[in-house]
Amino acid sequence: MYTIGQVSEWFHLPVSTLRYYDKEGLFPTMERQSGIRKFGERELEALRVIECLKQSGLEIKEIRQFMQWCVEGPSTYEARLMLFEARRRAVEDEMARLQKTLDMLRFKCWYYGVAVRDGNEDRLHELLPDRLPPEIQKFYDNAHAPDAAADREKAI
Amino acid sequence: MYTIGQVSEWFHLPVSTLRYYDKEGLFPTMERQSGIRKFGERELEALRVIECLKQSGLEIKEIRQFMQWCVEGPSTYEARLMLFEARRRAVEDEMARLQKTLDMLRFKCWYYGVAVRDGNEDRLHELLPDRLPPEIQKFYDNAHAPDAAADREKAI
DNA sequence: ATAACACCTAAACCTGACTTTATGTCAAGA
DNA sequence: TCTTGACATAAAGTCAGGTTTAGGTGTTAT
Repeated sequence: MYTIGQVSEWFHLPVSTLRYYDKEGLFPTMERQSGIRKFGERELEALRVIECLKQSGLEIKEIRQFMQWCVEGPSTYEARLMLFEARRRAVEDEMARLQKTLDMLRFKCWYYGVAVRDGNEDRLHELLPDRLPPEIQKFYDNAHAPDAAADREKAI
Repeated sequence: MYTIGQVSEWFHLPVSTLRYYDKEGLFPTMERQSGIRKFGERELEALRVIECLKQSGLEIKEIRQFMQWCVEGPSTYEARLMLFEARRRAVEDEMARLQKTLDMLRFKCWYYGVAVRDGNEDRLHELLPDRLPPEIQKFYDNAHAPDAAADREKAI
């Protein structure tokens, strides 16, 4: 059993944040000894899951819902599974979007690399948008392609 | 030259957001015809870059700085290059973090898949933390590994 | 000519996720 | 004893990134 200060150090989270999470109901079964929070293994794993769910784009109140399901027992396994599957899809989508972002950034790095060497953008403007070096063209194309969300919208 | 309404539709951005971006100085050279904004190719490319820089984690005021550099001309090529290179590194780091998140989510999906089938977590608790199926073990290990930031911190 | 739109501004408002402040309790060391 | 440090609470404050509201202009369709 650990104090809030120890947990704060291990997880690199301010004490105030841990108290805030507690107030928001993210540790529904945490114990206290004469008013003082006692973090156990359950709470440490909760923190790992909180980090993961936050990174996956979930809001605090939705994480509270998940923690509540954990308290309610086996009847909520299916809801929890569906939550994690939805999050997995969300993160996969997000990574695809980031890949597109990365292609734009790589294109811009190449572009300004040339601009710095040339001292102007004249040659670059002659190359755009479809006389680019092949290894750069694909960054440009991917970065300027309409995104998947727009495609889905049209498909409906 | 396009109106704010057209651009709003093409980019799936509320008109209010486009006006907000303008107020924040993200279109420093946008023209007006009797008070009405005229979006040209320059502004459309700006919007693509804004989307990219936002996704890469930049704040609005830093994007304004970039747009200002674009107005200032060739003397800022190097600054712009350095900005894009820093963003590329940031997005690469973010993708690594998301990969870890994804491994946690895959582990949890597997975990609750088993829990749903078994109706309990008994068998799962016997398998944890190191008697997991090999293809799952690697998700668990990666998801529970200390992150790169913590590693760097220790290395200093 | 009047209603419906699309545009405009300034300023107030909203949300989520913290953080800070003010105040207090309690145990250990000088 | 007294002060230092870690813990506690409630309530107010902060910040980014918009969104909404209130009030106005200008052009087009009926």
